Amino acid sequence: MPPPRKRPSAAEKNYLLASLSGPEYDRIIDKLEPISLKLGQVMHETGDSMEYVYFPTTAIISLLCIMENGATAEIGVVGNDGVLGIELFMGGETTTSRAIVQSAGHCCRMKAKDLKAEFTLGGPFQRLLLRYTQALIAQISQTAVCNRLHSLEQQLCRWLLLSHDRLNSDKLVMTHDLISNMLGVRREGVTLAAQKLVAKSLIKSVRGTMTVLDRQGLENAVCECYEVVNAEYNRLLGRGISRRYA
Amino acid sequence: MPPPRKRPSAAEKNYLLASLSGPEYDRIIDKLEPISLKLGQVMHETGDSMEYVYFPTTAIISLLCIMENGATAEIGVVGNDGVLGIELFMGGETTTSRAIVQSAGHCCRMKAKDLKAEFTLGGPFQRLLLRYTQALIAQISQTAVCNRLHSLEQQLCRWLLLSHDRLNSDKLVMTHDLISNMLGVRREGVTLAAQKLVAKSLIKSVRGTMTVLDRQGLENAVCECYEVVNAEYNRLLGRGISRRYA
DNA sequence: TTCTCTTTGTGTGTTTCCACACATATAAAA
DNA sequence: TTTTATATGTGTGGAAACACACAAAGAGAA
Repeated sequence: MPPPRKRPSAAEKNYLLASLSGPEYDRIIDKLEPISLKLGQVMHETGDSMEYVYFPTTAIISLLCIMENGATAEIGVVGNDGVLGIELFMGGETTTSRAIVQSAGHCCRMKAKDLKAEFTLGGPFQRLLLRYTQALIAQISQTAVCNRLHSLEQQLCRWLLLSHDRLNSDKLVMTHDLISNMLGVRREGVTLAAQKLVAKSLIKSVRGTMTVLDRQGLENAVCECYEVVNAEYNRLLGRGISRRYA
Repeated sequence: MPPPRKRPSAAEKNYLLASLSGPEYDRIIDKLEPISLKLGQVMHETGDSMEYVYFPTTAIISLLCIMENGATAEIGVVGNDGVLGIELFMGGETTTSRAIVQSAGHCCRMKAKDLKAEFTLGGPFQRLLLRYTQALIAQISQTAVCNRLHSLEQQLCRWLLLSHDRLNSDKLVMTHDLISNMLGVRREGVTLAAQKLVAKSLIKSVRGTMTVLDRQGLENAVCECYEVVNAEYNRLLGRGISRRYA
């Protein structure tokens, strides 16, 4: 009787990988390769096709749309809840967005060819990836609505909570300028909104880092968009990303 | 030798159905049922699961997100370029959005069970639906960015062009109030924006209808978002929705 | 015609965010 | 330490869209 296969703990930190089992799990784990990602690293530009898909374990990756004049806005975020590179199994090969590392950390990557081969088998992995894609659609949709209807302060809360959910720390290494690129607003606007949250003792904001002081307070201040997306991830993937579900 | 199968002309008006061929085409066509949709008809509410998927031929369907306070905003639109009900093959069964008929017309519907059976075969139809889903993601993403970065006047242009592309007529039956629900703004805002377009002789706006007078002018006035989405549909589905590609 | 309902037009004042300019503070490098 | 680069704070003025209130103009029904 062979010894039980040791499940590599790194891959387990990604919820999609963690929900695999059986021979499918064995096949996929064999194809994974750990890799570190640096803050600001560009995973792909608009129109690039990728050689790998990435399953973040501790890194966070932002999906951004870039306008002709250089303005940017985030449409979604991928952390240990998901996978970067859905366009590879959706058939389009490329996307209209840029993917950039928002928080340095680790991930597992897998060759595009291997992913497609496994996807084509049509098993649980395919169904998992498709349900994840639907969850991502929900996130992008809610971002669209939130951009239209909610205040910058509310959106900053949402962005902080999204990041907090995908990190082990309360300390987010992130400048106001970077956040402004994600939210598609001016840097000064982020400074003002952050000051309001500081005044309410929800966060601390010092040069280059923002620290979550009162998570419950942030959840009270955020718009409903945050919870809508969490509930949908929970429903589709059996587990929310919010720390409240952890 | 049997007579060649007559291809029903109605189904051909939907680009997805029109791109099918061979035995797959025969199987799918057999499962389709024509149906008329009325303006304002709700196809599904948030969280509803549907019995059918719908391939519009002349109707246009809006996908809306609804907030707790009743505010609404459109995240995407489905016309003869696509299909309503991706959640059925993506595996989630339901979505966080409401689908409502924005322009009365016809479509072909197919039982969810039949669609899933065909999708599970993993053939060209599956690949087509997944590529369509990716195109829809591009549309939703661009809506998110457009909501953040562009003026109401530009967004109204975009909305008019999106509708114009999916209709045979230059006359759009649509009140300012309805458009304001789609764009997630006030009715007065739409009136003001429409007046600016009227002043430029791009459209005519009279009680309950807006008429496109100068399509090229609208294309000059619209933000880049319109073309980005068109190009992506063209790339993924072999054909843009814009009348310019027709 | 007259009445009623819906749709559109308009005005006032407020809020939010933008654009630009520049001062200050912190961290790291020389 | 001094210098330099980066990050944040602040002020003024402007533009866009909001909230609310109400007037005017179709369109259809009685």
